[in-house]
Amino acid sequence: MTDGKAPSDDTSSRDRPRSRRTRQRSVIQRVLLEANRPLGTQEILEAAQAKAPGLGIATVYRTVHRMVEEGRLVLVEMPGEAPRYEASGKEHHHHFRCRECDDVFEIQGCPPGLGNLAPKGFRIEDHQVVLYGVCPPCTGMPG
Amino acid sequence: MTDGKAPSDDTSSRDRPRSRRTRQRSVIQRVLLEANRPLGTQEILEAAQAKAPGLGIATVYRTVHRMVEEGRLVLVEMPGEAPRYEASGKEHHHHFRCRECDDVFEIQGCPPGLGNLAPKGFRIEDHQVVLYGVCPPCTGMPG
DNA sequence: GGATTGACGATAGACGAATATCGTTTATCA
DNA sequence: TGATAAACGATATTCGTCTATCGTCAATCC
Repeated sequence: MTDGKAPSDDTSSRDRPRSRRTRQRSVIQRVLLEANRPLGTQEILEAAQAKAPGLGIATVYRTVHRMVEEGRLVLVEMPGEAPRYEASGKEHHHHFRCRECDDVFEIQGCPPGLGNLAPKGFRIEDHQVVLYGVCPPCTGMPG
Repeated sequence: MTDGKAPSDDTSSRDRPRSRRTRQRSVIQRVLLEANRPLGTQEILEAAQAKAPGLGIATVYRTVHRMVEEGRLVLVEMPGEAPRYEASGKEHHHHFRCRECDDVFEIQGCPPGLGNLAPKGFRIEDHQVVLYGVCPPCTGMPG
């Protein structure tokens, strides 16, 4: 009876197997939800391994995908770089990428007038703003 | 300025071998310089093959890299996608990506106040705005 | 025209990111 | 506590992009 379709009323009502609470998974979740910036898979791996030695990259991918499906994480893509992930549920915001340390930070606010940029005939549905520069730590300034 | 046949060094004074004018190269250059939008390597290949059957992907990469080095082409990166290339020398602008046909278009203008978005301590040096939506042809409207 | 050699096309290989596989571990619950 | 199977770590495989190689072709110059 492996293909049992028992009416499990879990969070996301898919007929996926019951979820277990493991040390690796909770560590990865904490790393992501406590970071105030988007993290890449390698960053997640390293941060998680500090709390759970031996944790593997496959588990990072598994957990991240699961969290995205569950709606707890959103994909953040920067031009020319591998995907990052950040906690969902935040207000509309954009990102700043430091050219020194390559970290990406959240930037609150949104420039006005974006909807008027495109010429007639273009239907604008979404937008993304990326700022590049140097973050406070890398300029030697206090945060 | 035409490509000088100066004895020793040309515009880019590198000690690279003399450049030859081939059919493939001129076709690729025309494709890129006449397109009013950034093109990816596959797009370039297909457009160039229409004018020069048999043209290979290696030649596309070779020519694109050369043009970037020469400063005639600039790299355009969209989040989560392979690089595109567009003619250099244009005014500051941003890009619009159509979700129907996946084409990328240039958008003139730039939203004001971008420099004020980041909190204190962040040094902003550059920015990139990407608009997403549907382009005129894909909405059925005239271009 | 003939020699030189830059450029070509085809394709194998490199590369980084992501996925699939598989034997082992362990969370869960009767 | 023991049975079950979800989740794990290690790693092979896949995937898309890009580069290197190599024999052939042809732009350029004399």
